[in-house]
Amino acid sequence: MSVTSSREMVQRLSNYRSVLCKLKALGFVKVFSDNLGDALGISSSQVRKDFSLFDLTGNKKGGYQVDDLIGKLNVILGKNTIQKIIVVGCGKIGTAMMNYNGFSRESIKVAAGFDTDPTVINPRGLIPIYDLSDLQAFIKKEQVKIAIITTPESGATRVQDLLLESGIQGILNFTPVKLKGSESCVVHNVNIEQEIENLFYFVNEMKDGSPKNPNSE
Amino acid sequence: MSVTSSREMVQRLSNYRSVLCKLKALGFVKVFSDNLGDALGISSSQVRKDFSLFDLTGNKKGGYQVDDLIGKLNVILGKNTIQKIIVVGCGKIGTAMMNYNGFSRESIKVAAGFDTDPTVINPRGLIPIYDLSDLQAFIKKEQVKIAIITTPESGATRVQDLLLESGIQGILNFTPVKLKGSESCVVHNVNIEQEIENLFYFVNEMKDGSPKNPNSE
DNA sequence: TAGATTGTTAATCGATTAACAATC
DNA sequence: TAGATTGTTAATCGATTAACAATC
Repeated sequence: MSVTSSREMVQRLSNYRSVLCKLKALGFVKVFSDNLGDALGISSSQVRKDFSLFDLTGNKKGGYQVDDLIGKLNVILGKNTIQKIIVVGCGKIGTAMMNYNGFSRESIKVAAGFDTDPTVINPRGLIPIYDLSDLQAFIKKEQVKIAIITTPESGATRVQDLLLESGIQGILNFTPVKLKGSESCVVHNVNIEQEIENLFYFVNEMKDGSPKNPNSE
Repeated sequence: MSVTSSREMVQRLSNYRSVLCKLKALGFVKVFSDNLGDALGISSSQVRKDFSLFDLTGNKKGGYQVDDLIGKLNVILGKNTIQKIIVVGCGKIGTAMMNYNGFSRESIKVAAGFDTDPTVINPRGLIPIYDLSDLQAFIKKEQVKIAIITTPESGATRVQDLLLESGIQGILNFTPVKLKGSESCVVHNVNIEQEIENLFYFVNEMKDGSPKNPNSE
Protein backbone atom coordinates (compact mmCIF):
# COMPACT_ATOMS: atom_id res chain seq x y z
CA MET A 1 0.00 0.00 0.00
CA SER A 2 0.92 3.67 0.06
CA VAL A 3 1.93 4.23 -3.50
CA THR A 4 3.71 7.27 -4.81
CA SER A 5 0.91 8.75 -6.81
CA SER A 6 0.76 11.75 -9.03
CA ARG A 7 -2.15 14.10 -9.21
CA GLU A 8 -3.13 12.70 -12.59
CA MET A 9 -3.24 9.22 -11.13
CA VAL A 10 -5.58 10.24 -8.32
CA GLN A 11 -7.72 12.08 -10.86
CA ARG A 12 -8.02 8.82 -12.76
CA LEU A 13 -8.95 6.89 -9.64
CA SER A 14 -11.76 9.39 -9.13
CA ASN A 15 -12.84 8.94 -12.71
CA TYR A 16 -12.84 5.16 -12.42
CA ARG A 17 -15.03 5.40 -9.37
CA SER A 18 -17.39 7.78 -11.08
CA VAL A 19 -17.80 5.58 -14.16
CA LEU A 20 -18.16 2.45 -12.06
CA CYS A 21 -20.98 4.01 -10.07
CA LYS A 22 -22.79 4.78 -13.30
CA LEU A 23 -22.22 1.25 -14.60
CA LYS A 24 -23.50 -0.16 -11.35
CA ALA A 25 -26.65 1.92 -11.71
CA LEU A 26 -27.07 0.38 -15.15
CA GLY A 27 -26.90 -3.06 -13.61
CA PHE A 28 -23.33 -4.03 -14.51
CA VAL A 29 -21.83 -6.65 -12.25
CA LYS A 30 -18.46 -7.07 -13.88
CA VAL A 31 -16.42 -4.85 -16.16
CA PHE A 32 -13.28 -5.24 -18.31
CA SER A 33 -10.30 -2.94 -18.49
CA ASP A 34 -11.30 -2.35 -22.08
CA ASN A 35 -14.70 -0.98 -21.05
CA LEU A 36 -13.24 1.40 -18.53
CA GLY A 37 -10.58 2.56 -20.94
CA ASP A 38 -13.18 3.33 -23.59
CA ALA A 39 -15.38 5.18 -21.14
CA LEU A 40 -12.52 7.42 -20.04
CA GLY A 41 -10.68 7.71 -23.31
CA ILE A 42 -7.53 6.00 -22.05
CA SER A 43 -5.87 2.71 -22.91
CA SER A 44 -6.80 -0.55 -21.23
CA SER A 45 -3.13 -0.96 -20.36
CA GLN A 46 -3.32 2.17 -18.29
CA VAL A 47 -6.38 0.92 -16.47
CA ARG A 48 -4.74 -2.38 -15.62
CA LYS A 49 -1.52 -0.67 -14.64
CA ASP A 50 -3.29 1.77 -12.33
CA PHE A 51 -5.30 -1.04 -10.76
CA SER A 52 -2.30 -3.22 -10.16
CA LEU A 53 -0.49 -0.35 -8.42
CA PHE A 54 -3.33 -0.13 -5.95
CA ASP A 55 -3.88 -3.87 -5.59
CA LEU A 56 -7.22 -3.69 -7.34
CA THR A 57 -7.34 -7.20 -8.69
CA GLY A 58 -9.63 -8.88 -11.17
CA ASN A 59 -10.01 -12.35 -12.61
CA LYS A 60 -8.16 -13.45 -15.67
CA LYS A 61 -10.87 -13.82 -18.24
CA GLY A 62 -13.59 -12.68 -15.83
CA GLY A 63 -12.76 -8.96 -15.61
CA TYR A 64 -13.32 -6.93 -12.45
CA GLN A 65 -16.24 -6.99 -10.02
CA VAL A 66 -17.94 -3.60 -10.11
CA ASP A 67 -19.06 -3.65 -6.49
CA ASP A 68 -15.71 -4.79 -5.27
CA LEU A 69 -13.89 -2.06 -7.20
CA ILE A 70 -16.19 0.69 -5.97
CA GLY A 71 -15.73 -0.50 -2.41
CA LYS A 72 -11.97 -0.50 -2.65
CA LEU A 73 -11.86 2.85 -4.43
CA ASN A 74 -14.06 4.32 -1.72
CA VAL A 75 -11.49 3.27 0.85
CA ILE A 76 -8.56 4.59 -1.17
CA LEU A 77 -10.27 7.91 -1.85
CA GLY A 78 -11.69 8.22 1.65
CA LYS A 79 -15.30 8.37 0.50
CA ASN A 80 -16.62 6.39 3.44
CA THR A 81 -16.48 9.24 5.92
CA ILE A 82 -17.90 12.72 5.62
CA GLN A 83 -15.11 15.13 4.79
CA LYS A 84 -15.41 18.50 6.50
CA ILE A 85 -14.18 21.60 4.74
CA ILE A 86 -14.38 25.35 5.35
CA VAL A 87 -14.70 28.28 2.97
CA VAL A 88 -12.66 31.41 3.65
CA GLY A 89 -14.05 34.46 1.89
CA CYS A 90 -17.83 34.59 1.48
CA GLY A 91 -18.19 36.83 -1.54
CA LYS A 92 -19.91 35.63 -4.68
CA ILE A 93 -17.71 32.65 -5.45
CA GLY A 94 -17.37 31.72 -1.79
CA THR A 95 -21.12 31.74 -1.29
CA ALA A 96 -21.56 29.67 -4.41
CA MET A 97 -19.12 27.13 -2.97
CA MET A 98 -20.93 27.03 0.36
CA ASN A 99 -24.21 26.26 -1.33
CA TYR A 100 -22.80 23.95 -3.96
CA ASN A 101 -25.08 20.97 -4.31
CA GLY A 102 -22.49 18.65 -5.73
CA PHE A 103 -20.65 18.38 -2.43
CA SER A 104 -23.21 16.41 -0.47
CA ARG A 105 -23.28 13.70 -3.10
CA GLU A 106 -19.55 13.27 -2.67
CA SER A 107 -19.78 13.18 1.13
CA ILE A 108 -18.17 16.61 1.45
CA LYS A 109 -19.66 18.96 4.04
CA VAL A 110 -18.99 22.67 4.35
CA ALA A 111 -18.72 23.13 8.12
CA ALA A 112 -18.48 26.93 8.10
CA GLY A 113 -17.61 30.06 6.19
CA PHE A 114 -15.36 32.92 7.29
CA ASP A 115 -15.23 36.57 6.29
CA THR A 116 -14.18 39.97 7.58
CA ASP A 117 -17.28 41.84 6.42
CA PRO A 118 -19.65 42.18 9.42
CA THR A 119 -22.69 42.31 7.15
CA VAL A 120 -22.21 38.77 5.86
CA ILE A 121 -21.35 37.21 9.20
CA ASN A 122 -24.13 34.99 10.46
CA PRO A 123 -23.25 32.36 13.06
CA ARG A 124 -26.83 31.07 13.11
CA GLY A 125 -27.16 30.30 9.41
CA LEU A 126 -27.65 26.81 8.03
CA ILE A 127 -23.94 26.96 7.33
CA PRO A 128 -22.62 29.43 9.90
CA ILE A 129 -20.41 32.32 8.76
CA TYR A 130 -17.96 33.54 11.38
CA ASP A 131 -15.56 36.42 11.63
CA LEU A 132 -12.08 35.67 10.34
CA SER A 133 -10.73 36.11 13.86
CA ASP A 134 -12.51 32.88 14.82
CA LEU A 135 -10.83 30.92 12.03
CA GLN A 136 -7.95 29.36 13.90
CA ALA A 137 -9.95 28.32 16.94
CA PHE A 138 -12.57 26.71 14.71
CA ILE A 139 -10.05 24.74 12.70
CA LYS A 140 -8.42 23.36 15.81
CA LYS A 141 -11.66 22.59 17.60
CA GLU A 142 -13.27 20.91 14.61
CA GLN A 143 -10.03 19.45 13.30
CA VAL A 144 -10.66 20.74 9.81
CA LYS A 145 -8.11 19.51 7.31
CA ILE A 146 -9.10 21.29 4.11
CA ALA A 147 -10.02 24.86 3.22
CA ILE A 148 -11.21 26.66 0.12
CA ILE A 149 -9.86 30.19 -0.31
CA THR A 150 -12.24 32.52 -2.14
CA THR A 151 -11.14 35.86 -0.74
CA PRO A 152 -10.20 38.84 -2.89
CA GLU A 153 -6.70 38.60 -4.27
CA SER A 154 -5.35 40.91 -1.56
CA GLY A 155 -6.33 38.55 1.25
CA ALA A 156 -4.96 35.32 -0.17
CA THR A 157 -1.49 35.11 1.35
CA ARG A 158 -2.60 36.34 4.77
CA VAL A 159 -5.32 33.71 4.85
CA GLN A 160 -2.87 31.05 3.78
CA ASP A 161 -0.58 31.99 6.66
CA LEU A 162 -3.47 31.74 9.12
CA LEU A 163 -4.48 28.36 7.70
CA LEU A 164 -0.98 26.93 7.83
CA GLU A 165 -0.54 28.07 11.43
CA SER A 166 -3.72 26.24 12.37
CA GLY A 167 -2.52 23.04 10.76
CA ILE A 168 -4.62 22.94 7.60
CA GLN A 169 -3.28 20.24 5.28
CA GLY A 170 -4.99 20.98 1.98
CA ILE A 171 -6.01 24.20 0.23
CA LEU A 172 -8.10 24.79 -2.87
CA ASN A 173 -7.26 28.33 -3.94
CA PHE A 174 -9.55 30.26 -6.29
CA THR A 175 -7.72 33.57 -6.06
CA PRO A 176 -5.40 34.57 -8.90
CA VAL A 177 -2.45 34.54 -6.49
CA LYS A 178 -0.37 31.43 -7.03
CA LEU A 179 0.04 29.90 -3.59
CA LYS A 180 2.86 27.45 -2.96
CA GLY A 181 2.38 24.07 -1.32
CA SER A 182 4.71 22.64 1.31
CA GLU A 183 5.59 19.44 3.11
CA SER A 184 2.65 19.85 5.46
CA CYS A 185 0.06 21.31 3.11
CA VAL A 186 -0.98 20.50 -0.45
CA VAL A 187 -2.23 23.42 -2.51
CA HIS A 188 -4.28 23.28 -5.69
CA ASN A 189 -4.57 26.58 -7.50
CA VAL A 190 -7.56 27.16 -9.75
CA ASN A 191 -6.88 30.30 -11.75
CA ILE A 192 -9.95 31.16 -13.73
CA GLU A 193 -8.43 34.02 -15.73
CA GLN A 194 -5.57 31.76 -16.67
CA GLU A 195 -7.91 28.97 -17.75
CA ILE A 196 -9.61 31.38 -20.12
CA GLU A 197 -6.29 32.77 -21.32
CA ASN A 198 -5.18 29.23 -21.96
CA LEU A 199 -8.29 28.46 -24.00
CA PHE A 200 -7.80 31.56 -26.11
CA TYR A 201 -4.29 30.45 -26.88
CA PHE A 202 -5.48 27.14 -28.28
CA VAL A 203 -8.35 28.75 -30.13
CA ASN A 204 -6.01 31.23 -31.78
CA GLU A 205 -3.53 28.48 -32.56
CA MET A 206 -6.30 26.54 -34.32
CA LYS A 207 -7.09 29.58 -36.42
CA ASP A 208 -3.46 29.63 -37.56
CA GLY A 209 -4.24 26.41 -39.35
CA SER A 210 -2.45 24.14 -36.95
CA PRO A 211 -5.02 22.03 -35.18
CA LYS A 212 -2.85 20.96 -32.29
CA ASN A 213 -3.54 19.56 -28.92
CA PRO A 214 -7.30 19.43 -28.86
CA ASN A 215 -7.08 17.69 -25.54
CA SER A 216 -9.64 17.89 -22.81
CA GLU A 217 -9.39 18.60 -19.13
CA MET B 1 6.29 29.84 -35.24
CA SER B 2 3.29 27.67 -34.42
CA VAL B 3 4.80 25.27 -31.94
CA THR B 4 3.14 22.12 -30.70
CA SER B 5 2.45 23.20 -27.18
CA SER B 6 1.01 21.33 -24.26
CA ARG B 7 -1.33 22.80 -21.76
CA GLU B 8 1.43 22.90 -19.17
CA MET B 9 3.61 24.87 -21.53
CA VAL B 10 0.94 27.52 -22.13
CA GLN B 11 0.34 27.65 -18.39
CA ARG B 12 4.01 28.44 -17.97
CA LEU B 13 3.92 31.14 -20.63
CA SER B 14 1.09 32.75 -18.66
CA ASN B 15 3.12 32.50 -15.50
CA TYR B 16 6.19 34.04 -17.12
CA ARG B 17 4.09 36.94 -18.28
CA SER B 18 2.58 37.40 -14.86
CA VAL B 19 5.93 37.41 -13.08
CA LEU B 20 7.46 39.69 -15.69
CA CYS B 21 4.71 42.25 -15.22
CA LYS B 22 5.40 42.25 -11.49
CA LEU B 23 9.13 42.63 -12.08
CA LYS B 24 8.47 45.48 -14.47
CA ALA B 25 6.40 47.21 -11.81
CA LEU B 26 9.40 46.86 -9.51
CA GLY B 27 11.55 48.62 -12.05
CA PHE B 28 13.37 45.63 -13.55
CA VAL B 29 14.68 46.22 -17.06
CA LYS B 30 16.39 42.90 -17.66
CA VAL B 31 16.02 39.47 -16.11
CA PHE B 32 17.93 36.16 -16.20
CA SER B 33 16.54 32.71 -16.74
CA ASP B 34 17.73 31.98 -13.23
CA ASN B 35 15.52 34.72 -11.76
CA LEU B 36 12.43 33.52 -13.58
CA GLY B 37 13.09 29.91 -12.64
CA ASP B 38 13.40 30.83 -8.98
CA ALA B 39 10.24 32.91 -9.08
CA LEU B 40 8.22 30.06 -10.55
CA GLY B 41 9.93 27.16 -8.84
CA ILE B 42 11.23 25.62 -12.06
CA SER B 43 14.71 25.15 -13.49
CA SER B 44 16.47 27.81 -15.52
CA SER B 45 16.94 25.19 -18.23
CA GLN B 46 13.22 24.94 -18.56
CA VAL B 47 12.85 28.69 -18.87
CA ARG B 48 15.48 28.90 -21.61
CA LYS B 49 14.03 25.88 -23.38
CA ASP B 50 10.52 27.33 -23.34
CA PHE B 51 11.77 30.67 -24.56
CA SER B 52 13.79 29.19 -27.38
CA LEU B 53 10.75 27.21 -28.59
CA PHE B 54 8.86 30.48 -28.97
CA ASP B 55 11.75 32.50 -30.34
CA LEU B 56 11.98 34.59 -27.21
CA THR B 57 15.63 35.52 -27.41
CA GLY B 58 17.94 37.17 -24.94
CA ASN B 59 21.55 38.27 -24.94
CA LYS B 60 24.33 35.98 -23.92
CA LYS B 61 25.51 37.44 -20.68
CA GLY B 62 22.90 40.21 -20.76
CA GLY B 63 19.79 38.17 -19.95
CA TYR B 64 16.37 39.06 -21.35
CA GLN B 65 14.72 42.46 -21.76
CA VAL B 66 11.62 42.55 -19.56
CA ASP B 67 9.65 44.88 -21.81
CA ASP B 68 10.52 42.94 -24.89
CA LEU B 69 9.49 39.63 -23.32
CA ILE B 70 6.17 40.99 -22.07
CA GLY B 71 5.44 42.40 -25.51
CA LYS B 72 6.14 39.12 -27.25
CA LEU B 73 4.23 37.09 -24.68
CA ASN B 74 1.26 39.41 -25.11
CA VAL B 75 1.25 38.60 -28.80
CA ILE B 76 1.63 34.86 -28.25
CA LEU B 77 -1.12 34.78 -25.62
CA GLY B 78 -3.39 37.17 -27.50
CA LYS B 79 -3.48 39.73 -24.71
CA ASN B 80 -3.52 42.71 -27.04
CA THR B 81 -7.16 42.41 -27.98
CA ILE B 82 -10.19 42.16 -25.75
CA GLN B 83 -11.38 38.57 -25.63
CA LYS B 84 -15.15 38.18 -25.56
CA ILE B 85 -16.68 35.28 -23.66
CA ILE B 86 -20.20 34.26 -22.64
CA VAL B 87 -21.53 32.52 -19.55
CA VAL B 88 -24.19 29.86 -19.96
CA GLY B 89 -26.09 29.21 -16.74
CA CYS B 90 -26.59 32.21 -14.46
CA GLY B 91 -26.99 30.52 -11.11
CA LYS B 92 -24.66 31.27 -8.23
CA ILE B 93 -21.41 30.24 -9.85
CA GLY B 94 -22.41 31.68 -13.21
CA THR B 95 -23.29 35.04 -11.68
CA ALA B 96 -20.01 35.03 -9.80
CA MET B 97 -18.22 34.49 -13.11
CA MET B 98 -20.12 37.29 -14.81
CA ASN B 99 -19.11 39.74 -12.12
CA TYR B 100 -15.61 38.45 -11.65
CA ASN B 101 -13.26 41.40 -11.34
CA GLY B 102 -10.17 39.56 -12.41
CA PHE B 103 -11.33 39.31 -16.01
CA SER B 104 -11.07 42.98 -16.96
CA ARG B 105 -7.46 43.09 -15.88
CA GLU B 106 -6.72 40.26 -18.27
CA SER B 107 -8.60 41.88 -21.14
CA ILE B 108 -11.40 39.34 -20.95
CA LYS B 109 -14.94 40.66 -21.33
CA VAL B 110 -18.15 38.81 -20.52
CA ALA B 111 -20.42 39.80 -23.40
CA ALA B 112 -23.59 38.14 -22.13
CA GLY B 113 -25.13 35.51 -19.91
CA PHE B 114 -27.75 32.91 -20.84
CA ASP B 115 -30.30 31.03 -18.78
CA THR B 116 -33.67 29.32 -19.04
CA ASP B 117 -35.15 30.80 -15.87
CA PRO B 118 -37.35 33.79 -16.86
CA THR B 119 -36.78 35.46 -13.49
CA VAL B 120 -33.05 35.91 -14.05
CA ILE B 121 -33.29 37.05 -17.67
CA ASN B 122 -32.51 40.73 -18.05
CA PRO B 123 -31.47 41.93 -21.50
CA ARG B 124 -30.95 45.47 -20.21
CA GLY B 125 -28.46 44.70 -17.46
CA LEU B 126 -24.89 45.93 -17.43
CA ILE B 127 -24.08 42.47 -18.71
CA PRO B 128 -27.27 41.35 -20.45
CA ILE B 129 -28.79 37.98 -19.64
CA TYR B 130 -30.77 36.41 -22.46
CA ASP B 131 -32.94 33.35 -22.81
CA LEU B 132 -31.09 30.22 -23.86
CA SER B 133 -33.05 30.23 -27.11
CA ASP B 134 -31.08 33.34 -28.15
CA LEU B 135 -27.75 31.62 -27.58
CA GLN B 136 -26.93 30.48 -31.08
CA ALA B 137 -27.92 33.71 -32.79
CA PHE B 138 -25.83 35.71 -30.34
CA ILE B 139 -22.72 33.58 -30.78
CA LYS B 140 -22.91 33.89 -34.54
CA LYS B 141 -23.67 37.60 -34.57
CA GLU B 142 -20.97 38.47 -32.03
CA GLN B 143 -18.57 35.81 -33.23
CA VAL B 144 -17.99 34.55 -29.72
CA LYS B 145 -15.26 31.92 -29.53
CA ILE B 146 -15.30 30.88 -25.88
CA ALA B 147 -18.02 29.97 -23.39
CA ILE B 148 -18.14 29.14 -19.71
CA ILE B 149 -20.71 26.48 -18.75
CA THR B 150 -22.11 26.91 -15.26
CA THR B 151 -25.46 25.21 -15.65
CA PRO B 152 -26.73 22.48 -13.37
CA GLU B 153 -25.30 19.09 -14.18
CA SER B 154 -28.40 18.09 -16.12
CA GLY B 155 -27.98 20.88 -18.66
CA ALA B 156 -24.32 20.42 -19.45
CA THR B 157 -24.37 18.14 -22.48
CA ARG B 158 -27.32 19.87 -24.11
CA VAL B 159 -25.57 23.22 -23.77
CA GLN B 160 -22.39 21.75 -25.18
CA ASP B 161 -24.30 20.54 -28.23
CA LEU B 162 -25.79 23.99 -28.76
CA LEU B 163 -22.37 25.60 -28.40
CA LEU B 164 -20.68 23.25 -30.81
CA GLU B 165 -23.40 23.79 -33.41
CA SER B 166 -22.84 27.52 -33.19
CA GLY B 167 -19.15 27.14 -33.76
CA ILE B 168 -17.77 27.77 -30.26
CA GLN B 169 -14.08 26.79 -30.15
CA GLY B 170 -13.31 26.75 -26.45
CA ILE B 171 -15.30 25.73 -23.36
CA LEU B 172 -14.55 26.11 -19.68
CA ASN B 173 -16.85 23.66 -17.96
CA PHE B 174 -17.64 23.97 -14.26
CA THR B 175 -20.27 21.23 -14.14
CA PRO B 176 -19.31 17.83 -12.75
CA VAL B 177 -20.03 16.25 -16.14
CA LYS B 178 -16.80 15.49 -17.93
CA LEU B 179 -17.20 17.00 -21.39
CA LYS B 180 -15.02 15.80 -24.20
CA GLY B 181 -13.08 18.09 -26.51
CA SER B 182 -12.83 17.66 -30.26
CA GLU B 183 -10.90 18.82 -33.28
CA SER B 184 -12.90 22.01 -33.46
CA CYS B 185 -13.36 22.77 -29.78
CA VAL B 186 -11.03 22.64 -26.79
CA VAL B 187 -12.64 21.80 -23.46
CA HIS B 188 -11.24 22.41 -20.00
CA ASN B 189 -13.14 20.72 -17.22
CA VAL B 190 -12.95 22.18 -13.72
CA ASN B 191 -14.49 19.65 -11.36
CA ILE B 192 -14.68 21.19 -7.93
CA GLU B 193 -15.82 18.07 -6.10
CA GLN B 194 -13.00 16.15 -7.65
CA GLU B 195 -10.45 18.79 -6.68
CA ILE B 196 -11.55 18.44 -3.08
CA GLU B 197 -11.60 14.65 -3.30
CA ASN B 198 -8.09 14.82 -4.69
CA LEU B 199 -6.88 16.99 -1.82
CA PHE B 200 -8.35 14.61 0.72
CA TYR B 201 -6.47 11.78 -0.88
CA PHE B 202 -3.14 13.53 -0.43
CA VAL B 203 -4.02 14.65 3.08
CA ASN B 204 -4.88 11.12 4.09
CA GLU B 205 -1.77 9.79 2.40
CA MET B 206 0.33 12.21 4.46
CA LYS B 207 -1.28 10.93 7.62
CA ASP B 208 -0.18 7.42 6.66
CA GLY B 209 3.34 8.64 7.26
CA SER B 210 4.32 8.91 3.64
CA PRO B 211 4.77 12.54 2.77
CA LYS B 212 4.56 12.18 -0.97
CA ASN B 213 3.92 14.56 -3.75
CA PRO B 214 3.39 17.82 -1.91
CA ASN B 215 3.20 19.55 -5.27
CA SER B 216 1.22 22.63 -6.05
CA GLU B 217 -1.27 23.39 -8.78
C1' DT C 1 -9.85 -27.15 -25.48
C1' DA C 2 -9.82 -22.54 -27.63
C1' DG C 3 -10.49 -17.88 -26.71
C1' DA C 4 -10.22 -13.99 -23.89
C1' DT C 5 -8.53 -11.24 -20.30
C1' DT C 6 -5.51 -10.11 -16.53
C1' DG C 7 -1.08 -8.69 -14.54
C1' DT C 8 3.49 -7.46 -15.44
C1' DT C 9 7.58 -6.63 -17.97
C1' DA C 10 9.79 -4.28 -21.74
C1' DA C 11 9.56 -0.57 -25.24
C1' DT C 12 8.19 3.91 -26.34
C1' DC C 13 7.24 8.45 -25.87
C1' DG C 14 7.44 13.12 -24.21
C1' DA C 15 8.90 16.33 -21.04
C1' DT C 16 12.40 17.98 -17.90
C1' DT C 17 17.09 18.64 -16.62
C1' DA C 18 22.06 18.74 -17.13
C1' DA C 19 25.88 20.01 -19.62
C1' DC C 20 28.52 22.77 -22.37
C1' DA C 21 30.03 25.33 -26.51
C1' DA C 22 29.26 29.89 -28.17
C1' DT C 23 29.76 34.55 -27.04
C1' DC C 24 28.93 38.95 -24.95
C1' DT D 1 40.66 38.97 -20.60
C1' DA D 2 37.86 36.39 -17.26
C1' DG D 3 33.35 35.55 -15.86
C1' DA D 4 28.64 34.88 -16.73
C1' DT D 5 24.75 33.72 -19.33
C1' DT D 6 22.36 32.18 -23.40
C1' DG D 7 20.83 28.62 -26.69
C1' DT D 8 20.95 23.96 -27.87
C1' DT D 9 22.19 19.24 -27.71
C1' DA D 10 22.46 15.06 -25.06
C1' DA D 11 21.06 12.52 -20.85
C1' DT D 12 17.63 11.54 -17.63
C1' DC D 13 13.42 10.78 -15.80
C1' DG D 14 8.64 9.45 -15.45
C1' DA D 15 4.53 8.17 -17.41
C1' DT D 16 2.07 5.76 -21.04
C1' DT D 17 1.60 2.02 -24.16
C1' DA D 18 2.56 -2.39 -26.28
C1' DA D 19 3.36 -7.04 -25.82
C1' DC D 20 2.85 -11.35 -23.99
C1' DA D 21 3.05 -15.17 -20.59
C1' DA D 22 -0.07 -16.88 -17.22
C1' DT D 23 -4.50 -18.63 -16.59
C1' DC D 24 -9.39 -18.86 -16.13
